Amino acid sequence: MFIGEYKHTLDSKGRLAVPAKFRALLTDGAVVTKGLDNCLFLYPKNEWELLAKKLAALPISKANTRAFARMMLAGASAVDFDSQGRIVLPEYLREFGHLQKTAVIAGLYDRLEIWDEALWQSYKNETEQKSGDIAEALGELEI
Amino acid sequence: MFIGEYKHTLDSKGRLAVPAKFRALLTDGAVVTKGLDNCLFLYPKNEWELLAKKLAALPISKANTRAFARMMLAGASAVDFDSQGRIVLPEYLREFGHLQKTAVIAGLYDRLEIWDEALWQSYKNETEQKSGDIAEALGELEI
DNA sequence: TGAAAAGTGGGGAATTGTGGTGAAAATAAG
DNA sequence: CTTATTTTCACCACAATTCCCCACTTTTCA
Repeated sequence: MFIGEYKHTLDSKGRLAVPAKFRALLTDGAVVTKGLDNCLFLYPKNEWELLAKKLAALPISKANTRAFARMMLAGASAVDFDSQGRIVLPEYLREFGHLQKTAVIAGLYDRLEIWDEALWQSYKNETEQKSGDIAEALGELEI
Repeated sequence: MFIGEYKHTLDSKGRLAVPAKFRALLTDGAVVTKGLDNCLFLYPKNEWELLAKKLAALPISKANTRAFARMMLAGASAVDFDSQGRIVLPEYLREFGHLQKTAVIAGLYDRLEIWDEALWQSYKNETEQKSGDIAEALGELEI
């Protein structure tokens, strides 16, 4: 499972090294998608397949499920590793994530998240401030 | 399966390069037709066969399913690839899609969608606005 | 402290995307 | 029916991008 937080640089070609610890879990391929809060999600391919099937099965007749499927599927990208363990993030995903030079790669159990470092910092500050409130909200989840 | 977003140019003869990643899935032929929201749908031939059967089976009694089936069936056109991996979009489909110089080709699992770039942008802006509800939508899918 | 592994950068070959030209086919005109 | 004109298609050539490999630096771990 994916755990931990790593700081890596995005080079001029849009390449990003995936932390070596994670690579073993991604040998069957990986898919990057638009995530929440302006970060990117990276799933192992088989995990992604499950999600994609659900998306593809949504009724094409309804405007908002159609829109949703478009954002998630067209917003995704299958990524390959080069011999150095790097992936290439397509231009439209770098834009979506506001990614500059430095990125943070965070392990979230079944997926990785890719953040621009600045956004990650401010997000952390914000939420650590509020963590008291958040804890209460978690009460609803019976945790 | 088709995923991702690609920006390609439509030349003066109505030719459009299909992203190389997708060509392997279309070696048995492809069919383009009128899609929803002013884009074109491109299906692998076998997928198209399935869809066409379903369309033909729609209740002929209902005015709007009839109209929908007519649009997709009558609007369809088989396309071939030239040696550079391009297809020719017939004039009536280019017109239907309001296609100008630049087109976006989006992968939606079992089909490709072909959009005029400007329309794609405004569609995305529109829906990404709303998809702050994206999280809730995820909930509905139990993801 | 030394060796191995991980991360970063860059150069060059191969692939992909784009534009164009000329032959063949289809259509229209004489 | 022949000829002229337009359209379509196959092929060629260039430009841009991507990918693959090599080299260097930094970090990790014994």
